[in-house]
Amino acid sequence: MHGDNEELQQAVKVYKALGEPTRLKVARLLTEERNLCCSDIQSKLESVAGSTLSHHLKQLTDCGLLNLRKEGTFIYYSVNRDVAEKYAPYLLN
Amino acid sequence: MHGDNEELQQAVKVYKALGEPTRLKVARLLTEERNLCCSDIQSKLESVAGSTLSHHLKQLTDCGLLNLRKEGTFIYYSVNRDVAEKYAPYLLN
DNA sequence: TTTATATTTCTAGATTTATAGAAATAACGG
DNA sequence: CCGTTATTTCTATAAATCTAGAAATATAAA
Repeated sequence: MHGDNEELQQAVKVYKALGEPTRLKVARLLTEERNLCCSDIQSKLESVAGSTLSHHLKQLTDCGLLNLRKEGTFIYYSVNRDVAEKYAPYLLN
Repeated sequence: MHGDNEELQQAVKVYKALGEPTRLKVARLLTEERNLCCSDIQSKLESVAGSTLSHHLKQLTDCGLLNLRKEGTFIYYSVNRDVAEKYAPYLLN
């Protein structure tokens, strides 16, 4: 089946995204508090460069785990609950 | 909290283990069919060296996702349902 | 004991990933 | 327009990961 394979590929992406400490922390942060922007997140973590965080957020967004909303120069992130529910409801606890 | 941090570390390990196509396939295989041994699994995948599969199985076992049972020279693997349920119930669908 | 089979460990090469500084882009306020 | 702030892209480097062949280990069977 085609759909099954695509789903498997998304699952791999989601789990790969979550299989890194900083990204998992970011995902957890965003389940507790919605609509944080990049610099909010950065200030809640210890010593992560903005460019590094940007890459992590891109990975979390590309796999569908995070939604973003642009507002001026800010980008607010929040967890896509459907995707989290499907692959890793652990995040929502 | 100490326990929370350990749990987070296990979560990272589990997701890292699942964030690779071959390992995710192995995990899915083992939810459908319990008690497959290394060579059974190898024959159900296309072209994976035994040594490679061994490393993948080690990762899946180390994070707690797989249980193993030795029987002679064979090692039978099965999914640890508690761990799967906690972090990635998607596997059990 | 010898042989065969199942699996792991060792080793090494190729690829991917994480990281951050610097430069670039985008949008706001004065 | 200019300066400031938020974020991304570019670039490079160091570290981790995937892969598989070869050798080693373990168990069973002849």
